[in-house]
Amino acid sequence: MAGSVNKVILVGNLGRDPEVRTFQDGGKLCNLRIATSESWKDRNTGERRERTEWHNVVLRGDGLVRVAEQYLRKGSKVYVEGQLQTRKWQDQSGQDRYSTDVVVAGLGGTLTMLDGRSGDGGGGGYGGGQGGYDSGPQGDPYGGSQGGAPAPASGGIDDDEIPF
Amino acid sequence: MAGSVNKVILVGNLGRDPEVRTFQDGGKLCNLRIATSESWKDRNTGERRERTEWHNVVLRGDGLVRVAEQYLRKGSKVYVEGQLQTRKWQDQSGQDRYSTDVVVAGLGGTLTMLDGRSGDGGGGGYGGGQGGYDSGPQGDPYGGSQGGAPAPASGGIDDDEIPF
Amino acid sequence: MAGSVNKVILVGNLGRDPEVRTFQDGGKLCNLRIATSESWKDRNTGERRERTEWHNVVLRGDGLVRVAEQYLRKGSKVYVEGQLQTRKWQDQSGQDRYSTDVVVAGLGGTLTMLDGRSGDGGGGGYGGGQGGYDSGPQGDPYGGSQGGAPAPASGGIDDDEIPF
Amino acid sequence: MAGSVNKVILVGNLGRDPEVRTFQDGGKLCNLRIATSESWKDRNTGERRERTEWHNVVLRGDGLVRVAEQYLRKGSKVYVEGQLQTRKWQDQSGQDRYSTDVVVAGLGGTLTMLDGRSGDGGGGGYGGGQGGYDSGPQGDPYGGSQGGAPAPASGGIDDDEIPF
DNA sequence: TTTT
DNA sequence: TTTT
Repeated sequence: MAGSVNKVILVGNLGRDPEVRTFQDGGKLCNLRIATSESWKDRNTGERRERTEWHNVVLRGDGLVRVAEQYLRKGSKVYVEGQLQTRKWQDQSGQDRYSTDVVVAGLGGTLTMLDGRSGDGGGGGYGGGQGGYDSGPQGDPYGGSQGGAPAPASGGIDDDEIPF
Repeated sequence: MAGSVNKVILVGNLGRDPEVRTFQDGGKLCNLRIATSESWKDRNTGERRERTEWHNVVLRGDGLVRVAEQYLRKGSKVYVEGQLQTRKWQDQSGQDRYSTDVVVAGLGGTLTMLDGRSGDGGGGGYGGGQGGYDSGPQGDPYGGSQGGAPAPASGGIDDDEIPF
Repeated sequence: MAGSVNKVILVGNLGRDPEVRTFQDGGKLCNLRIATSESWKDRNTGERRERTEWHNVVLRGDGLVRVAEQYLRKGSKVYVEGQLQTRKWQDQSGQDRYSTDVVVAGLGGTLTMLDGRSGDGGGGGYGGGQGGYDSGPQGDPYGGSQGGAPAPASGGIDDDEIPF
Repeated sequence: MAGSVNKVILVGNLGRDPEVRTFQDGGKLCNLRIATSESWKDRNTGERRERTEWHNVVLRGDGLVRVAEQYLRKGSKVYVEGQLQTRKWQDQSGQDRYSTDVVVAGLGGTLTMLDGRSGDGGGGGYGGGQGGYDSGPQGDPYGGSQGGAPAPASGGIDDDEIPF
């Protein structure tokens, strides 16, 4: 079906360090565990309550994975934009199981760091290592192909694009 | 945790009619099954491929449920804005299972119809039966309390707010 | 500055046909005029009121422009995702003026058709001519480079990617 | 027109302290000046370039304004969700002028602080004053009216909802 | 398992 | 005018 949109936007903190898996062909994938929380006052008791939601985030594409490996740690706060994908798998007893991930792919997905602390207690800080990584940069914001040499319409991820 | 965001935006079509459940206290909940699809050309074979993702969407709040009951049908195209929530439940064998829903709640969530056909093949068209329902209207878009009598800061869902 | 996000999401209808400009180098740009509306009940008078907002949308990138030229017309309903950009210009009297556009760029921006009618009153319908164009496809949704030949990390816009 | 969406999502920093205006009826409005930036490598020269975009953000609703007054300062990083609105006004010579704002309204709009430093060099820090304010909380995330006493479907902004 |  |  054309004419559809599948988009997730999260701002939250990593519950643990990023986990990277490498495939036989050298491709990489990175799993993030991201917490979002909300709090509200119970209308009956008047107590403040809080609920934390945990999200399985999958980064695909070598550039995104490299950024996560280098800059993200348990506790890091990030903005991610991706899409919902539900995977089917079999448990040990052979039963079908389903898991839903937020997939941030090389193109179209976005990962932006919102602090530089990396959750390690050292370094970082306000003027420090803040960084961001947008896997889908919109290129020269001043124009498309007009102006200057014709752009090779590259896209993809370029070492030089690491923005720190 | 303050400082977090958990947002899902979907545009897709209902795979079946909405399913409404009523609770003992009269509260209602509505389940929607929404499909989003994307297609791409396989880089190796050059063939066009397509993948459809199915989303469990839960509408909470009587106003949202009423709109869904009245206006949505299998095939309806909708815009929904909600948040990710993963539920834990036990299967027949007592094993823990998890399911992830897109929850569209009375406040903060949004449901907008993108066609007026309601999947029935009739009507619709540009000037026709388009409808929408925004559970979180921003009130008078021209102002807050300034101008006119002080707004009672209502919010919530009001019969008169059904926008068709 | 790393760590920032500038994103606009619109669902609305074209108030007139797309307007395409071609540059000396062959590059193209397309202007869309998109209306979004909201209605609410006046808290004082109880009357229903409506407000329409008009948005200047600029499509950059030959692929996006081509899709707009071929498929969009006055009345078409679209989903667009882009970013805010304010331009400075001089009026006839030499005074500085500013205009704010929603810029949908080749990478990162998205244009999806939500009807197939193209404003012409014909066709369309549920199983019919719906179309969409996502300038930032996430490639093979089943994987990155893992599986199959290494992906050339193309990106950009490809004639073959026109998804109709 | 029903069936439309007008949404802006920004993550950026305040270029100056919030500016609050109070109306005769006691209503309040707050202006924020928010910067978003992106950087990219020039395809011709290979140089890294950067572009900053400035956004006029208008907070409406006493709760949102109060939070901005108390917690935001020049330099604060925030997430805002609002809608585009273009205002018409007359300059000194009586000519029509237009300005486009991102309006964050009491319901439907969101303001979330992403740091606690408030740009003042004092206090805050990692474990400190982080805060957030969501003007459109989804209430009890575990349910609607089901469970417990019937919810008064309040909405609006409640002193007790200040989430710090 | 994060964060406040 | 912010931030990196």
